[in-house]
Amino acid sequence: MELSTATIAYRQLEASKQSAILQAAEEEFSRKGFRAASMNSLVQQAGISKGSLFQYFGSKEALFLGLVELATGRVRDLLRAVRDESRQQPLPDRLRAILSSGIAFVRQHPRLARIYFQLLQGAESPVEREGLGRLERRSRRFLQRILEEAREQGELGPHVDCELGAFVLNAVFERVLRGAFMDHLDELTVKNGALDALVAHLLCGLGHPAPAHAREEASP
Amino acid sequence: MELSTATIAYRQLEASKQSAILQAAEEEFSRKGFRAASMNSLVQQAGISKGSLFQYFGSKEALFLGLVELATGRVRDLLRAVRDESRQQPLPDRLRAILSSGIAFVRQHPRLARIYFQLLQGAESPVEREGLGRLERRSRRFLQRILEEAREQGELGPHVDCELGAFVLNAVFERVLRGAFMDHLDELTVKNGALDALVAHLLCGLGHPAPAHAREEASP
DNA sequence: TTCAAGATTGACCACCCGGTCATTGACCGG
DNA sequence: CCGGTCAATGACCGGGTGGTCAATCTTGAA
Repeated sequence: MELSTATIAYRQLEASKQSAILQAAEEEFSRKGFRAASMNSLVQQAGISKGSLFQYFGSKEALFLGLVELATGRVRDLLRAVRDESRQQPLPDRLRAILSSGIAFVRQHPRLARIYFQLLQGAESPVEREGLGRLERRSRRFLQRILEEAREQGELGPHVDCELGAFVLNAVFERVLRGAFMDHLDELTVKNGALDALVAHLLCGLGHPAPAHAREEASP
Repeated sequence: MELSTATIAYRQLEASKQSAILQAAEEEFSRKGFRAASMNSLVQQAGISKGSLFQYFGSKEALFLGLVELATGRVRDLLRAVRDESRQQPLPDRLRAILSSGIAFVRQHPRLARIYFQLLQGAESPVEREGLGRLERRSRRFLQRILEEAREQGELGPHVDCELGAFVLNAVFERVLRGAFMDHLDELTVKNGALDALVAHLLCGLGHPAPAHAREEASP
């Protein structure tokens, strides 16, 4: 992983120091958010001097963006892996797989997740906004493609609006992940049975009769 | 509206000065977030001196919490009004009414909305976290009650999980409102037709066949 | 008209911020 | 052992912070 916002000096650093810096940045930014994070605390945690840090990343913003770059890269890799692994599975299983691997990621990288969720509304700078918007669009396109594949397989009716479906799925998944990562209010996401029920609900909605069209497929 | 975090001095102030302070606070906090908001800029906008402000609210936090208190009060009033007004309408209409009045609120009070969304993940202090959690739980219970009423009316199958449904609705509504309030990415929420499609989608899900039970109601 | 009581003010405080740069000292070819 | 190189350092800078308080102004009863 090459961080585009780092200087050459950083890239020539030994790996252990690089990771020490990134780890400290993760910790500091996730705990306090971008604005409140302190470069002074950060260098103390990283065990280097302030002067050095500014040799590696030209500014606070550059360091933060590097971190975001790293996090989004990992998420992208994860999503691709899940997509490929579950390619042959029926839609409900795929959705469950995506969701539970998302939960696993959030549990495994709580600090990166916190940064992401912070970013989600932080809106502190236009740069952040834009990056976030791009990320959301990508996530939605990803889900949309999953739905379209299911539609081609005949698992969904031919008239289902996959774009709208992806919007809804994205909103709900995002909320579930936020619940999984925050300490409070995530009763719904813990148990596997709950996950099944959620996926079923997303597939069938509130069980309201379908509106005329979009209802001829049948599955065993 | 009595703000519990204000001092007696504030409560004895003439209404115009009170509202000037609240307006300036709204502006400042919404534009910069809690931590980055500056009390210096704030008093300048409000047209009073810093000393006075600290006589009215003992600290930055007290002022902020007062603002949140005010905003959540307004939201509560709005939701109650919509609930009562739409009591006799069928479920799809009720959902659409809730959603579109939410959108109207967000458009009318963009600064309060921004503070809310900021709070949604800000998580800066435990106090904020707790207040936010309470608000979300209330919103979900509100939606749950709407769904249960619809179930009693026979508009939903008797086995529909209203708690889960409320969770999903809440997540999607929240996302739609965020889209409506942010400048970017809200293509889906602008047109009324899009709202209809969204509600239909939430009612019917992805049109997947229902899982065995929960499927005997029929409507003309 | 006087003057005490309370409201209002803004200069001031200690502190912390992101960022800089002269100094330091470890390393190395000769 | 030297002198040169260059990464690492942390004292320092201008500026902004939330919060305080002695001084000033306003008010209204005597």
